[in-house]
Amino acid sequence: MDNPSRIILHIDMNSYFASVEQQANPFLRGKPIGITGKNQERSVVATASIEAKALGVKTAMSTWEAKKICPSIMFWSGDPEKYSDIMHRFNTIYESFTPHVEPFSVDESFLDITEEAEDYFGATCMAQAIRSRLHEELGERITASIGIAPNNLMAKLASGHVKPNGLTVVRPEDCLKLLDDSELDDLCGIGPRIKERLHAMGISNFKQLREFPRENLEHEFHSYGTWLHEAAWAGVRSPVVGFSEYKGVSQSSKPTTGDLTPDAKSYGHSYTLPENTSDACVLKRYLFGLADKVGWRMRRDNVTARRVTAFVRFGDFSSHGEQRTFHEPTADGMQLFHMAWRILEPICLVDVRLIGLSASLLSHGSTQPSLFKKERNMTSVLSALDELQKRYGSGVWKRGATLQTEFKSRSSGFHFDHEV
DNA sequence: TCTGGGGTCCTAGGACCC
DNA sequence: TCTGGGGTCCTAGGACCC
Repeated sequence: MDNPSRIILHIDMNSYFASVEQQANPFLRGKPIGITGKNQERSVVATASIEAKALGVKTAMSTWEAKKICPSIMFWSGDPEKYSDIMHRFNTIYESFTPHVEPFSVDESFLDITEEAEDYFGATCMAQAIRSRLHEELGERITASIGIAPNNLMAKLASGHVKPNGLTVVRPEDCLKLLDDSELDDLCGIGPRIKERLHAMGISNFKQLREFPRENLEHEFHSYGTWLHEAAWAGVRSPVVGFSEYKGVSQSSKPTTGDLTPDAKSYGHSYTLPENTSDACVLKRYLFGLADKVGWRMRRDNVTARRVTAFVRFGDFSSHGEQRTFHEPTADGMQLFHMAWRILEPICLVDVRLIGLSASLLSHGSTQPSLFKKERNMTSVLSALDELQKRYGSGVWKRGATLQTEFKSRSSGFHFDHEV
């Protein structure tokens, strides 16, 4: 058996974004609300409040559909930075219980409490203590579902078993039963495509997956087939790891004290336009704004990127994206923009719905000072603006070129310069 | 007048170098 | 004239997660 002594706790905040807003704003409490992107009319529900879920609203449902199902729903544009800040607060709480904290997403963490809890009774007591601390420090609206199991994969499956505010304990001998009571896509790592392919192979539950020859799974899914086989056995036969560990994104080997944010692999932003457009000037303006946001986050984290990926989604929901790698790394929004526009410009940009870019191949440290005075000047201007942004928050400054009025006054053609 | 926005990793083919 | 192998980088595309 896979290290049977491990005890993993998975904590998943319930309706997290919505709960945060309801905690902050008493007017929203007890009401069906949906947290959305910026353009509420063209967005989806990122998180539905517990009240909205009870009325049939589901995550990722379009706002249009949510409104049809639940006419009283109120939409609220989300504030990712706020949610991220609060994530740090609850991870700090977890760290007062164990140093082995592995943040999994903005509202989920794994805790290895093997040493601290000793057994499953101790683990249950610890889970209840953590829940009390969350209530005390973050307010009673923010609740969590907790799963306790011998590995990450089962702990996550367990936490999803009872929502909201559930506590599910799955001892090693109960893991297979938990799997047999679950749907294939309840498991983190099996999405709709894989489920469909498994169905086509005659596999529709974990019992069938367990009994399916491992070699055949590997033939069909390569290394992922090995993982599927091990997952179906819940680590009883051979070691199994959580999907995130399998995918190599585990942070468990890294110290989690101090900086809870794992090293990012990419920084990106995208934006669904208020209405589809074929106007290159409009697209350029949005792209520049997005590039600036990416650049700002990278400079804040002292990283530079060598690769830029630019992408668009068209009105028919087809999309196009390309990436390009550059010799000189950068964290300057202007350069990121130019790289991204070089990628998009040759494409027939007609009826564009969404535009975005992402920067990757990151390295730590800022770029070398430029040999050119103009660029050095620009670097110092950016530093000053970054300082302003740190002090007064995002949106304290904008490039002239990203302002709509600029475009109206420059109808003869689009023009960027280095003034801000 | 349907479908956001932030990420992660894997696979596979081609180019290129030694 | 035949045909290598290993390694790395780049790019596209397809999955998955929240």
